[in-house]
Amino acid sequence: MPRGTKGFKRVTTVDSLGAAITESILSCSYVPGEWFREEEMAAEYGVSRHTLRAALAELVQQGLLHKEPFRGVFVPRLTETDTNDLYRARAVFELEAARVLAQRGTVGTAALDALALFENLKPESPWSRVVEADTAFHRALIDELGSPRLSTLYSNLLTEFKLCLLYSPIPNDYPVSVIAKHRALVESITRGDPEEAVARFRFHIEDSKRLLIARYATVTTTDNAKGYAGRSGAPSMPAPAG
Amino acid sequence: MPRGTKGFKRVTTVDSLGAAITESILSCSYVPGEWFREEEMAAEYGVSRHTLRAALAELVQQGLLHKEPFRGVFVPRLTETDTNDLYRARAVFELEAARVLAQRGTVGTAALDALALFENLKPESPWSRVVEADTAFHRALIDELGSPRLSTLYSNLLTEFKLCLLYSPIPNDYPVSVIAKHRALVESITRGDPEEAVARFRFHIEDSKRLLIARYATVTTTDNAKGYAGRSGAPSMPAPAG
DNA sequence: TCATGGTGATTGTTACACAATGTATCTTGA
DNA sequence: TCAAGATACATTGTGTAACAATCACCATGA
Repeated sequence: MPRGTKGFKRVTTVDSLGAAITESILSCSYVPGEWFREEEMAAEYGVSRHTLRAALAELVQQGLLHKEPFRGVFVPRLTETDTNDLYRARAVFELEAARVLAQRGTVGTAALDALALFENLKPESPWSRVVEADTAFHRALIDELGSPRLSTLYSNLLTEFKLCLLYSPIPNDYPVSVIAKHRALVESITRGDPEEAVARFRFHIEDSKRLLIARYATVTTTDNAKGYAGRSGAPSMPAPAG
Repeated sequence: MPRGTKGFKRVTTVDSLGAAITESILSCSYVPGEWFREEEMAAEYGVSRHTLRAALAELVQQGLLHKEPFRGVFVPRLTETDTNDLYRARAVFELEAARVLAQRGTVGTAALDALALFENLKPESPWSRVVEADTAFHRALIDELGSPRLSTLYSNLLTEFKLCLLYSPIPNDYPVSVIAKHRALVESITRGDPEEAVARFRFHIEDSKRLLIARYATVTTTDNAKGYAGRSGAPSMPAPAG
């Protein structure tokens, strides 16, 4: 095994464990508000508590999980405030991308590839796949800016945002309508007018936000049968808001 | 001790340790490229290796430290590429702040307070204090946007950026000239013209970047006597770039 | 000179134990 | 009946010790 191999990252247990848990969460294996018992979970994944805690700590910092000292780690219960803030923060990145890419007059190949994947998605694909395809397009736009730090920061936002989408009621026209909107965004960029592209992106973001929040309003409150109540009774779990 | 006290965060050893190490780093107690030996450092701070590793992992995620699997944790050696990227990413946040705050026509009290603190800084204040005062002003501008996530993300950028400033040659006119520039930024916002404010901010950012990089060019390479070489010899430590 | 393998040091991971804290239950008193 | 305090239990936070995995260095030999 060559020692100075460039770009080769040795995988540690913590890293692959973190990836596995992330995968689990983004596959809707858990319910908002659900509580992660360390011992139980460590046994499930066949690792020690220290390793599990290290992996969870990473996900907590990414915003994918919520932690309260001496109480535990929970799947976030994202509120309307969180959704608004996520859109608010995302807008800053996306509008920048719209501006810069419109000046270039192209969205880049990665975004087009992502859009193509989105379009080729089977109708029977699970909801998590749809969400993944949707966000991949937006991620590609930001990556096109060429800034590692902007990409990382945006990626964190997007991870958290996926939770919003994953746990929201699924609209039956979702793939079709969103694909059309994404195509329109691409078009607004290739047209080459930054001002107009920014305006269109701004509208798209506001529109998406409105639709998502409206969908949340259709259900009373997200059910969480497997929530913290499983601990022993049904303690009053204040909804952690970020 | 009341049990349901709102907003009260119980401090854990990991948290306070992380804060202490951050403080140490931002006080220039270490040298770029310096290597943190776990056992030694754990003994210094009087904690176990696990606790130290948890604290370091947090700082690594914030970009304040650099980690390589099975090799250890290092104080980052920020390159010109990193400096450019940090300014690139910061610009996205700062220009957004300029735009929004100019529409409001005010920078907010926190920014004014930060500026006042900067102006009252004693000439004999350590360099780290100057950097702190400088960045506090910018942080206040972003906080004024009222988005928790934007504040958090920008805060991470700023933490990393402080390293750039801390380890750069100190210009003798620093406090005076930068205070003047900050005042000009405030003025451009209170004037109430978003377009102009953005333009001025953009110029300020480009100007700062140019000056900082030029300063770096004056020294050959940052000396790091206490670097990784202390391990046993002087192994070829590839400069970790982010 | 260069590849090869050995050696010591350091990080990654585990197991176990205990302290600190949160939650629920029970007790007490008005 | 109900509020307030004491108690018990479960869980998280931290420490200690040990071992495995890996890295950097060094010696050997062709």
